[in-house]
Amino acid sequence: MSQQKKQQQKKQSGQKPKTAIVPTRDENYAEWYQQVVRSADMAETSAVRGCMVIKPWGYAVWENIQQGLDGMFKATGHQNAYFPLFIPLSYLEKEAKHVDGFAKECAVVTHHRLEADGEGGLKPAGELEEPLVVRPTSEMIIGATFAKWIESWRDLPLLVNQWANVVRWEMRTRLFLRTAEFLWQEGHTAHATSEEAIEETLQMLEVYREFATEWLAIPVVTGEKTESERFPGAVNTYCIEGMMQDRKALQAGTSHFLGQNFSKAQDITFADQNTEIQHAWTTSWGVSTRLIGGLIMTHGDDDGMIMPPRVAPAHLVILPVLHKEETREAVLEYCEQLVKDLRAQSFDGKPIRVELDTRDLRGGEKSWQWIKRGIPLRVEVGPRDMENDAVFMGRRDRGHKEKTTVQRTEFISGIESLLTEMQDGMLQKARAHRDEHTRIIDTKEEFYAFFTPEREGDEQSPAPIHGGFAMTHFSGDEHAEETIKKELAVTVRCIPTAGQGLPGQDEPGTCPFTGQPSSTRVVWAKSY
RNA sequence: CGGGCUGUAGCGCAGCUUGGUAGCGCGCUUCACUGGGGGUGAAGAGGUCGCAGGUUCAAAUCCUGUCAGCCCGACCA
Repeated sequence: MSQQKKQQQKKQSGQKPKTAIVPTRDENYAEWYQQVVRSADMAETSAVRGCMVIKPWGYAVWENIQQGLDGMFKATGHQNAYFPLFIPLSYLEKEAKHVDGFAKECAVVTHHRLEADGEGGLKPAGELEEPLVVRPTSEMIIGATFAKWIESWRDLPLLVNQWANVVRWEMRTRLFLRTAEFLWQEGHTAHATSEEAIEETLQMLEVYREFATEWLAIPVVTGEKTESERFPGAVNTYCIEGMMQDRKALQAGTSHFLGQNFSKAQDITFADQNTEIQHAWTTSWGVSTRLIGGLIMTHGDDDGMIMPPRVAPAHLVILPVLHKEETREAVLEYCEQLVKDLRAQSFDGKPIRVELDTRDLRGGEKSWQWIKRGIPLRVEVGPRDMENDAVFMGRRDRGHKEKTTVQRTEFISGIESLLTEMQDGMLQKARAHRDEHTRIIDTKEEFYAFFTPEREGDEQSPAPIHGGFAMTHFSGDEHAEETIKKELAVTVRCIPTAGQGLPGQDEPGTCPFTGQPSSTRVVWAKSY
């Protein structure tokens, strides 16, 4: 088809500009998300139900997340260690609420060997005396280990983290957001006093808030979970909640004050200064590969992924224009020098990450691949630019046609501030979106209207994006919470920490659902 | 785990009702022409129709089972 015909067709079929991702966010958000994951080359489904393959471009994001968080954990005095994948069944039985929470989604290993079944296949043999559970989380096995490590008040606090995979046999899975196996970190600490453990819990919550905001450019609300949303076995669960572009909430990290529940179940005791035996106070906290899903849903647009520079696998790609044989070598040489010069610059205290894409592909196609992957900057260098000692640059946070010529030296020296500007811009944009859809609500009617779509959806055209964060007073009545969950699929995402600048948060008032007095507003939303 | 839908080439799909051993678009390979935003033309490669049974002379097509994916529900830190 000729260019002209194509143009014509576009005009006839209309109005709607061509996007790299079909459908667009407005048309079908859930489908858009899946297409972005695929088009950005971040992950794919595997032969194993509910499990994903994380591809290099997606895994590199995880590595950057790991690196950033790990530094923050170390800076707050934690050390990494590794605990077994398998947990004896009997360990899991020790904390009643904990079992209730996880029993329905555990993978269980019952055999340790395979043997021929006589029909050309294999069957499990060598039944284990005690089944092993593949860890859905490690409180029990780490607790059992802590019990051995801790004897005296001098052994406290004990501050440990592990980077690991966990398995939860989920019935409904979505790449990055909820998979049967996922990667995460889980911090586990033990303290001599309740106060100290609570302080630790809140400190790590703050680490998560800072990381989400400063690194991922995802603005989050911090707060405490209501009882119905609490981690099984915890005394208090705190969380960070982000708002995605479809205005649903994503729980992006949790930090739990476990009281003495787990230390009693696992007998984590120490002799205090008065030689009295006491149970330790423990905490646990974690974030997972779900953060990558959060990145996509916070920043992606109808042309694909947009990577915040601080966690982007690469900051920029250089696309040499290599059409004419005569100039080919000179252009390549010029590009290679540019790569060197850029790598000598730094952003975020580390060398600039540069890709030079010399693949023999047509320019437009190559360019679009990088757009879909969300690389912050695309730089084209051809004979013309070389002559002018300049580069032709496109930013992922601007329209794909909006490109500018920049002098080479200026580009190199300005790269750090440019990336910083983009990182800041992404946070501001996400924050503006969240604030725009955060509403103070004081009546039940208004609340129901807020969370009711204009029309019902079906598979072809889902209900339009609606709702957001509703800030209402709440008396904490569990029955009212349950009813709202049933009728609207809306839950209390958290009771926000004071002083976050959330609208109307800290004035006392009346709960619109029960008429009871309430001291603070809570955040309601639909959630992932 | 319940209800619905879907599995046909790398991706997206048609064919299935009315059985007769596969087709389209994109992508891929090669060549030529092109070339600063998803090219043009020509010639090719690629599929035991998710898997396993059954019915039949004959199954992508009909039946049963099973696995996987999507949506809704239940469930879920």
